[in-house]
Order: sequence, then structure tokens, then C-alpha cells
Amino acid sequence: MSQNNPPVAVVDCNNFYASCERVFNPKLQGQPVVVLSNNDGIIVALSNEAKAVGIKMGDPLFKVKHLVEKYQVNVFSSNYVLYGDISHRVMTTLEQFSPNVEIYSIDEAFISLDGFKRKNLTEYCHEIRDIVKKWIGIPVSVGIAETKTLSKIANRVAKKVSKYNGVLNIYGVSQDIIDEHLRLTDVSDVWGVGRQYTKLLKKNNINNAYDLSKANDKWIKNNMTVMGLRTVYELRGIPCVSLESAVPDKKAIICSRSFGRYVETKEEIKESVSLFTSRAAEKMRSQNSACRMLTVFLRTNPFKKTPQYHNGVLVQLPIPTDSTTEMVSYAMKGVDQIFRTGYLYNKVGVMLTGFEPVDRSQLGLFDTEDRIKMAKVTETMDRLNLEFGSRTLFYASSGIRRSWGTKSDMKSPQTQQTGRICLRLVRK
DNA sequence: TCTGGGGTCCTAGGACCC
DNA sequence: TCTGGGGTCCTAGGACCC
Repeated sequence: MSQNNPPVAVVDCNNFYASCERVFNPKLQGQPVVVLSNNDGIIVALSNEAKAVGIKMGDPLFKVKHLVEKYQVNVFSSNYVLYGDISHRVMTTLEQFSPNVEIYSIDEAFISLDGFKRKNLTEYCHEIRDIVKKWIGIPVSVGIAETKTLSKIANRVAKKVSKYNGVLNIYGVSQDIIDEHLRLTDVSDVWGVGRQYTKLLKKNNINNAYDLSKANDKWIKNNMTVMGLRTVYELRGIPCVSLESAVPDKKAIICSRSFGRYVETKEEIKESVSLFTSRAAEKMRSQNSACRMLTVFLRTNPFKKTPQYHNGVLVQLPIPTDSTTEMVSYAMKGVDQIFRTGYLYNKVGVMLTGFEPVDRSQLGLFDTEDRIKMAKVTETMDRLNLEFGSRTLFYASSGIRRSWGTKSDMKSPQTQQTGRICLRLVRK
């Protein structure tokens, strides 16, 4: 087996949100724990004990209510402030082990471990795992291989098979050993293969990762685009997905939410769209972008038999802007275009696209006085909201009572408390 | 009663230009 | 009968990820 490529490890937090809840409530150790999505709708994270009683990721809470009651499962609304803070601590710890860390998601990072011998590599990753557990209290699994896709497979095995103790290193092992792991990996568990491709692949007798690694290049490209071909190459040990340690700017920013109840009036739709537009605009300004386009969308509940309507409208802005005031006014026009009376709306959202960098020095060159004034208002709001909390200043058009707001009935008081404390620490 | 949110990339096809 | 060809830009839609 060639060892021309530096080893890449993927560190993945086990059952991340559920583990976070446990960090601050040790009584939950050994107990079944689930964490719900926004609006307390579906299950997005589960402890192993919860998996063992038959609850699955993505299950709507109401459909597994009987299991929750029977096994006294601990249920939590999600607390993203808490999870974000713990994630940050995990990532900071990983950065002490490698100069080259790519934070891939809230609970997962790729790290490049150049210069290690195979044996030391395994020991080193066990050390990473032990330190993260000891310092932060989060259990992680580590997979090490020649490519990201192979390291994800190793990681999965490390998590599932207890004899590996959370770390599996298939970097520099014989091809026979790699093939054995590939054969035991269902094709649906390969990174980059989702539900649709699984169906297609199985129909064509490609059932596991090994079959996929041996598939015909041309057929793969025709049926799964170059993305699929990249996956196949990666399974063969040829890196096609590089490690990106710099965080790129976002190309789209979305803020959308299901309502806590049905909404029928245009007034309330406008309140929510106004609120989501300002949230999205805040996120956009934090990366110093201005947008040229704004999409507003709304929809009824697709799971219901009530009359269905979903629609969206793309609004072109006359010149790129980062002003909340201006964006809200265009978003309101968007609502006017697509809103229809007589429907029970379940969700709305706003998407910002067509970003350009904001050059503050240009401000005023082509702008009217109004525009300069708006920029100052926006800047002041951002500053105060950062300093005193995100709800300090907001546009009255986004509603005061917001009775349509998201449900979140099962946040544990301890974690809410911790969330606030974390935020304070971060600010200093 | 009760079904999340926020992103990425690729491709096909239409509009438009010379 | 036969109605260019090539390039670019944009958008919608479909696949994927966590």
C-alpha cells in the first residue's frame, strides 16, 4: 500500500447533542437521552441507550411517544448556544494536536497528521480521544486513513465495534484489510451516497463500499456526476477532497422556521419574514458581505390534508446592500407577491444570495443620505445586540408578542443557565 | 394535536450575445 | 426537406452533508 498521502483523521463527537446535555447533568449517564429539533418536532440526536430501545434519528417525537414513556427517556429541546460553546471547546482542543484542522460541522473535524509512523498515529489519536473526554467530557471517535472518505468509514467502524475502543487506523495497512472493512460497509453508509443513490446503486448490484470502489468510472460519472466519481476514487485511496482549514465565506444565508402554530394572516407572516430577514442580514454582515438577491418563501404543512400552497419569490435588489431596513422593505414586497389568503401557513423563510464584499470606504460615493443613515442605524443595532444579547434591539415590524414563535418546551433549566454563562465568557 | 434548519455542489436548459 | 455555432450567464432543481 502506498503511503504517499499524509494521513487524515476524522474526529467525530459521539451523539453530540445528547452528550452535551450529559456534560452538565451527570445523572443522565447511562440513561436514554434524546434531543429534539427546533419546534420540538423530530429527534435529531440520541444517546446509545435511546437507540437501543428502538428510537431512530429523524423520528417525529409524537410517533415514538410510547417508547419515550415506556423507557423513561429524557427528552430535551435543543439548546444551540450550549452546543455551539461545547463545540468550540472541542475544536480548540483539537487544534492543539494538529496545525491543520478543518472544522467540518458542529460535531466533526478533519485533521491532517503528517509525519507520524503508523503505530504512533494510533497512539496519538487515542490520546486525542482521552484528552477531549477528560477536559470537556465529550466522547469522540477517530478514524484514520489515506482519504477523507476512507477515514469516515474507519470512524464509523471505530464507533460501532467496541474492540477498537473508539479509534480505528487503516492508514498504511494492506489493501486486504481495507477491502474487508469496505465489504462490511453498506453502500448507504458511504460519505456522499444518500437515499437516492443508494436505491440506484443497489438496483445495479452495488451493495457495499467495496462494490462501489470497483465500479465502472464512466457509469458512475454518468449516473452520479463527478461528485460520485470523486467518492469512488477516494474509496480507492486517491484523495480528491482536500483539507480546507480556512473557513470560506457563505454563498447563501438562510433563516427559516416552522411556526409554533398555524398562521393565517398576512400581518403575522410579515412579522416573521421581517424577523428572519434581520437575522439573516446580521449573519451576512458578520462576514462583511452585501447581497444582490433575496428570496422569500412560505408554505403550508405538507403532512396535512388541508389545502396546500407553497411559493417563493426571488427579489433582485437595485444595488447590493447590507442594510436591514432596506432588505426588510424588499422582503415585505416579496410577501405581498406570494401571500394568498385562505391557507394555514406552517413555515416561512428568507434566503440571501448574490454576495459581494462590502467596501466601507466606498460608502457615500454613490449613496444618498438615506443610505448612509441606514448604515449607521444598522451598525448601532449590531453593536448593541452583540453586547447586550440578540433581543436587545429589533424592528417593531418583526412583532413584539410573536405568538407564532417556535416551540421549545423542554429545555433543561440547567443548560439554559449554562448557555447564558458561556455567552458571557465568550464575549470577554 | 404533534414531522427541523442551514448549507454545498453539479447539471440541464433558456436567454442572450457575436 | 434543409434554418449556425459557440460562448457565457443565470436559474431551477436535484443530489448530498450534518
